[in-house]
Amino acid sequence: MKTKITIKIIAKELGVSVSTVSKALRDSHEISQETKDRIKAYADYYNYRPNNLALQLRNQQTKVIGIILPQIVHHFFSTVIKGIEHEATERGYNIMVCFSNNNEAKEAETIDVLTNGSVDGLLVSLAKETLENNKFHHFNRLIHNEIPLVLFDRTHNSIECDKVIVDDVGAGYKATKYLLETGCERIAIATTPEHITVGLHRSQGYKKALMEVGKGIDPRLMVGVDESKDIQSQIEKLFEQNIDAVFAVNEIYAAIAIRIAKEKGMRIPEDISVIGFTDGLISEYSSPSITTVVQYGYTMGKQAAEMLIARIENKDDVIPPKTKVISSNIKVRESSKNL
Amino acid sequence: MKTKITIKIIAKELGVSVSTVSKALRDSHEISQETKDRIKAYADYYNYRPNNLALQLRNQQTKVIGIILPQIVHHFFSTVIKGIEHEATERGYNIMVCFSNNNEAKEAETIDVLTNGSVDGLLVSLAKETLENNKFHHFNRLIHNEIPLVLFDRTHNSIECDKVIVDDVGAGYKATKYLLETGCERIAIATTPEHITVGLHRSQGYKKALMEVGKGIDPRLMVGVDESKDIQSQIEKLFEQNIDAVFAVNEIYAAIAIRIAKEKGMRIPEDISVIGFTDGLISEYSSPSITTVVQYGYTMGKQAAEMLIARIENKDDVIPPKTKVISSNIKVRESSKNL
DNA sequence: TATCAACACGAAAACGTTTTCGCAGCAATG
DNA sequence: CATTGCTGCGAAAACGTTTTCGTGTTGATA
Repeated sequence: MKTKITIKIIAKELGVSVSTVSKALRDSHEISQETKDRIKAYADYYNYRPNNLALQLRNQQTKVIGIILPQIVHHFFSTVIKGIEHEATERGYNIMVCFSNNNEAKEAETIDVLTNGSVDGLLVSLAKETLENNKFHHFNRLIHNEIPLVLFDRTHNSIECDKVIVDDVGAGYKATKYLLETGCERIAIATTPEHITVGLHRSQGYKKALMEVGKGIDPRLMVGVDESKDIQSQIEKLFEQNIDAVFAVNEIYAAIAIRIAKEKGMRIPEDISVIGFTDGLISEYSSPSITTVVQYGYTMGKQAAEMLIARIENKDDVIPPKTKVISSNIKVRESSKNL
Repeated sequence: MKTKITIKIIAKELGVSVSTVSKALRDSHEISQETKDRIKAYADYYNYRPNNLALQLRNQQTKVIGIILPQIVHHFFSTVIKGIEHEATERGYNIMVCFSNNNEAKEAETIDVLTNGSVDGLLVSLAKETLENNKFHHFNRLIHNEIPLVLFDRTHNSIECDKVIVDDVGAGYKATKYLLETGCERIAIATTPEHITVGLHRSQGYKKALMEVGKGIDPRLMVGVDESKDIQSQIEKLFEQNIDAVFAVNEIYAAIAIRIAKEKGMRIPEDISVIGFTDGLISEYSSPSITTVVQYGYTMGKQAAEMLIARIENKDDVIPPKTKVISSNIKVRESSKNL
């Protein structure tokens, strides 16, 4: 790398002091117009740009937001990043993206590295392992050190900080209710094991909707998919019951349900309705296209960034942690009946 | 934010000099065991961590790789990021992700900001606008300043730097050849306008395969989809011809082709074969699942990162720019006949 | 002519590190 | 006793900025 031009170099070349150059470039009144012109011309000619590191060290701020995600190859997180980036750029921040790979140790280490001066604040969606182990040591230290932190999507109550979450119970409720209203009677659900909060909450919404109309909960209509085993055969079990709808807590389970229905010669949506989750591309482009609960990843990212930047820029104020809830809506497509 | 503990503070508290503390923490032989123990104990107790900014300024390196993408909500780029991140983490680097939104001005500005000390090198996939306008000023300045740069996926010949690309011509050829070998006679192609290089190259491969078996190129079997208009109706035109296969240069065009075929009552793959591009989720989970040319986004990211880090860590060596070509393979699924 | 403000600039500290060099104290050697 | 060498530590520079404070020169005013 060629040595970049610095204030020092300009000063030496022009026979003035470093401070004069700095002031001239910032158009200080302390410097005569003549000197300013001379310095600016020189700086322009050599395309001078102040060194970020030096500024960051001096100002004790980086204008960088750290993001820690469980994974990225996931349409939802991509949209979240997009939302964060948009807000961040608008407010003059850059983003630094890291992945925990759902691994608690890597999550902790990443936090450690980033918070030693590399970022002004952190946006985190918790690693699966962290949630399973219920260990939040690394986050509590963050909070103790008063480093701005906003949790989104995968959060946990015992961490006291700002949060942005989707109303998963409400979303599960909406989805189930929609199926009921379009005439479905025996609604199965393909969900996750209980320690995955999102799946748990969506199931709770499902149960709530069923109870409300006086239907009982039939455990044979529920499966908590263990992704370490074959997914299709687990969901297939639901079809042994006499069902006319499947509520899948994510897009992939929905696509698999459709495949199974087709294989069994069932017509969609006449014989069976399928509703999925997230606004990924699968739902939109598969045929039949899949009715889904759309998740506003972009909105979530944008709001999380907004909250974080507010914290960063008002560090002295003591404001109790807030939680923002993003609600979701049903996007009706071909895999379900219309109202 | 609580004031973090620094070497200075430790020095003052323990009544030694700053240099002694620094040396003690790095286990220098110049410091007596006794003093070292005292300092280390104190540092441990207060959980001392060196400040990254200070280190970066001093060492004139950030251990950060900048990535500039045209967009992110795209399965392929997600996998590329994943690949980059993996290699980077392994080599002790962090990644800073930015988006050009396919906008030349934003691309240029981002480059400007990042290269003023924020990153050690840059990984870029060119913005659409930059390619259309053929303006590479900002990149030439980068090269002139000898800032490590690797271009991937969307590149251009007139920028002289390391590159990682996929063999699009070869991929288009393979796909077409595969269709021919499974007995297809009249193969249509849904591609992009010519200024999108990837589409252009894949079309070239398509033509090459057809020529090789003595078939002519029928322009009625080709459409360069203009995404600003309705996509489906453009692809539908192909079906006015008597075709028995569609080669789509991306996953979405493939999904749309399947939808059209279904609407027309054609059986897949008996009446018509469809082959797509990229290894996104749509192809895998739609039914029928779509045969695709899989693109190794992860590999591409990993190799690009590898090349960049090599440049960063051997700045003095003058090595001529290299181009790595990632080849792709056909992943046969349900939308095409078997060999 | 002495005083004072205004003007134009420079010196130095600060941000948090690492590293080179110098030096004091002490023991060993001749 | 004088020299040498070693041990253990501190001062200071360096990375590139910004900002506070000080200072010399000029011109105007009393």
